[in-house]
Parts: sequence; structure tokens; C-alpha cells
Amino acid sequence: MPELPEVEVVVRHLKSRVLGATLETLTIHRADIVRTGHDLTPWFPGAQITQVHRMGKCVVMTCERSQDTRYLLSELGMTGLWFFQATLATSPQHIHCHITLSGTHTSDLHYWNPRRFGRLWLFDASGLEAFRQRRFGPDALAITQDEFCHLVHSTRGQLKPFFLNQHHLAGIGNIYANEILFRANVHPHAKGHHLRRASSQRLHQTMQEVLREAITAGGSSIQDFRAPNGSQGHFQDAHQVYQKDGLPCPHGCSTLIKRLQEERSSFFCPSCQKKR
DNA sequence: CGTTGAACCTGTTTGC
DNA sequence: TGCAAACAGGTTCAAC
Repeated sequence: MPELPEVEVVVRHLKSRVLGATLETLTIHRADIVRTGHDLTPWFPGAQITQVHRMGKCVVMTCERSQDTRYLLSELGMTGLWFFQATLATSPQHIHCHITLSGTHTSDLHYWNPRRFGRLWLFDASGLEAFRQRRFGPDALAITQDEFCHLVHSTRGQLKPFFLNQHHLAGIGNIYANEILFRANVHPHAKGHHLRRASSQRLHQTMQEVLREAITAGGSSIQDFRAPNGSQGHFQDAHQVYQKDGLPCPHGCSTLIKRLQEERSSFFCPSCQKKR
């Protein structure tokens, strides 16, 4: 279930184990999991992993060899994860990539993704930058309040689809969109350009609060999500509306949380969340 | 420009 | 119990 907080948790775990390591082998078990024009896999053995970072909901490992830098980008989709040990994956047949490393405090890496939404991409610097520009707007954790308010006020559509669109804002998915809108008292169908300044400012503050809290909590483990060492997140215990339909609103207004079956389910309190 | 629905996949839950 | 439908963290594309 990797949205921004889960991907950030994955990145932090990976950093602790692979930074400075030498990539020895890169084995692809399913060719169709790799989505890059020409096969760059032969380049990687012998390269050193010098950085791991998050790009939207993607994990990027920077690899350097003989003054040449390339990038292994992994899209996790709905069910993608990186594990330090194959035995942590509940279904070994869905491990699509195996990386062996050498160096201190390192371990193997196993890319597991049962539904196979999400791919691995192998880029050089210009390819990575083109990918970023093609796919991602400003990062939800990094965007300033002014930039965010400007984006929201120039959106004519509803805020729920706005949050899900990575071209507008990168990192938010269905769980966090619902939780953020509830905590900010904004209706999922509110139109961006109808929001008052105070509401969009509160939305920005709430968004970054929720994301930071979720990262600290290790992410949300609804079904599959685990960190690379197998540990679960516990931000699901702090969810207030996601999959809470029929339960009383946590704000104590005595209204029941409603679920709307849209493209992606929306959960909200019809009393607390206002359209403007 | 914005919305909607289907498609891509497998696994689990729900309902009859 | 058994089977089919519905649904799940995401993204892309076509059609309107």
C-alpha cells in the first residue's frame, strides 16, 4: 500500500543497509517487470550504491561506477515492496528481482510485487529527470504553503481527484487523501478554486502533519505493507475515516462516516467536511 | 481542461 | 460449502 509515508519508510530502511555497498548481481526473474527501452542491467554489477531517495511514490537508488552515474528506480504500485530476505515475502513466486551486495552491514534485496502494478526502471541522469518531469508535480512533503495554495486555487476540479493526481502533487494516495481531507474539515468534492485561503492553508498544514506522523509511525500496514526488515507500520491505528464507514465521526458530531463508491472509495463525515 | 471508465494483475473478502 | 462478484495501496489511456 505504498503511498508517500510507506515509500519514505522503505527508503530509510534501505539507506541503513545499502549505502556504500557494492552491487554484485542484479537478477531479473520476470523480464516484463523492467520498463526501460534498452537493457541496462549489465552495467550495474560492480557499481556502488551512493544514495537512496524517494521520488513521489518511487524509490530511487543512485549507482556509481567509473565516474558514471545511473539510477535504479522502483515503482511499487499497489503491492510492491523491497525485502532484505526472501523469506520475508509471503509468496516467493512474486519476487521479481534479486540484488546481491557486498560491503559492511549489507544484505540482499528482493523486489516483491504480487499484483505487478509498478515496474523497475533503469535510467541515466537525463532519463531520470525526464521521468520526473513527465510524472511528478511538486512533492507533498516539500511543497511550501504558498505554492500549495496556488495549486489548489487554480484547480477547478474536486479536491479528492486533485490529491490522487501525481502530476499536480506527488506522494498522496487514497488512504492519505481521505485522512487529510477529514482532518482539515474539507469535503472530498470541494472544488479547489472555491476554497477560502484559510481552508487551503489549513489543508497544507494538515497534509504535512499527517504525512510526518505517518512516517514516524512506520506507515500504514493494511494488508501487505511491511518495511524491508519485515516490520509493520502502525499508522492504520490512527486512521479516522479510511474504511471506517458506518462508525461515528471521531469528532463527536454523532454523524456516521460515509463511504462513496467512486473510482476510488471516499470516506468522510458529511457533517464536518464542508465544500468550501 | 476535467471527468469517467476500463485496463493492467493477484489475492482476499463478501454475498448468495 | 462453493462459487462468483466485489474490492484492494496505483497509473495510464481512450472517449466524451
